Amino acid sequence: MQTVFALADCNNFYASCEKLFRPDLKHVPVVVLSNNDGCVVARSKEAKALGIKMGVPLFQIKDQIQQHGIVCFSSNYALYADLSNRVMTILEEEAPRVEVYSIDEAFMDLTGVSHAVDLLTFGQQVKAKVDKWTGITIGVGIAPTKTLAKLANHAAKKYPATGGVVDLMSPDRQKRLLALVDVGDVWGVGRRISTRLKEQGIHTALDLARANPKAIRSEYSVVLERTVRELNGTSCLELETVRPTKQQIVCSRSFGHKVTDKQELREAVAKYTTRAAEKLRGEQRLCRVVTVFIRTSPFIPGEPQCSKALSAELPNPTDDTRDLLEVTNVIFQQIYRAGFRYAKAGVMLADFYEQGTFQEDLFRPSTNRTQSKALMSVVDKINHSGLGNVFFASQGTSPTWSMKREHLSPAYTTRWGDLRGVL
DNA sequence: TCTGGGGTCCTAGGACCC
DNA sequence: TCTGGGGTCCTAGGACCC
Repeated sequence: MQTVFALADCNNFYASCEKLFRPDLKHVPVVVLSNNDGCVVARSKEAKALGIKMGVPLFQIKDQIQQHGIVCFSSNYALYADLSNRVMTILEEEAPRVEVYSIDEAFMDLTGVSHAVDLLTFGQQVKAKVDKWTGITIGVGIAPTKTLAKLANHAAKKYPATGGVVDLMSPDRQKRLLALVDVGDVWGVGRRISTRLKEQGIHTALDLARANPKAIRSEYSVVLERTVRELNGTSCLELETVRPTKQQIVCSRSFGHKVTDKQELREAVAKYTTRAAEKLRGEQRLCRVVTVFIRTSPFIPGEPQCSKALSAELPNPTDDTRDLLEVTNVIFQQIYRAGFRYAKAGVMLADFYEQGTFQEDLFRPSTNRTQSKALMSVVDKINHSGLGNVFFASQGTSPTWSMKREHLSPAYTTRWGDLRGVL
């Protein structure tokens, strides 16, 4: 049977989330900023129309913000995650198999659906339901491969006449669309590869579809070869409904201001270690390899640069925050150099194990702390409850290095948000 | 003054083994 | 002085994604 994929993708997701709770901003240009209010990561359609580019640093558009009354929001991931869950739940009700691909998009398996209902109608129904129940607008692209579904979705957004839903099952329509799409807009073709392809005379998605897959494989990679096949309607990428367990956990942040004090930097590393350990327990894994990195900002001309990273292997895998804090502190002491203005630090965890599946080091008997599991689980529970915050002394109590979030919206959908709404 | 964070996959090359 | 071939594992780096 011919496979059928749909890609549902929320329009201007973060900006739409913010607007949902601010009807007064309905027709106002809105942008959402990255952590530290550094650059623009989402734009409402009014902001796009003003020519605000994705990824542009905030300070470069200060004048435009003033002039056009653009409203800025710091990113509020708790809010976006909550609304995302609501959208995904609806998609899961509509299709037998769904792959949540990112916070704002999901692939759906529609194989077999066309026997019951016309695919275009189906897409329109899903779109209407999400709109009605969440207030979020989605675009839907339907095609025989994931790469073509992406392209169909792209068209659904670009051409308003489609009503936000495009059925790209017919090879004829595929060809017509591919001819209109820049090769750089194809899923899996980034800036580097797009430049190389164009030098070779491959400018549109159709040009790429007509390239020789074998030649593409030898000149580029097996990944791009799959893209070529997918553009021709041969499905190479499966729907992945079960989220693969993580291979790596990274916690890193740029600081709100440059950090020169050793103690401050150490506290930041401790904080990221704690966050990483929480994520690790959320994955129900133990980890053995820990990396710490610290670095200055490469963006400041003439700034003395320092970028250090170091990994360490634990004798036995662990998920205990205290074990990890001990290691990251030792690493930090080794890589720290005085006399620099640090801009960013991070902690990475790798080499994961399931409980009970690893070989303990014979000569270094388990250092497992008593009651480790119970303690960590209580800490996580308190911190997730929204009722309070328990933390480790090494994190410090008054972080001066923490994120800049000057335009944060209230937590509309979580418990304190509800309360704040009442007050 | 001010430039995000968190991931994945693939490949090449070196170390090491038999 | 001559000096193979094949395999695995690991790591670093490059490219991509949202």
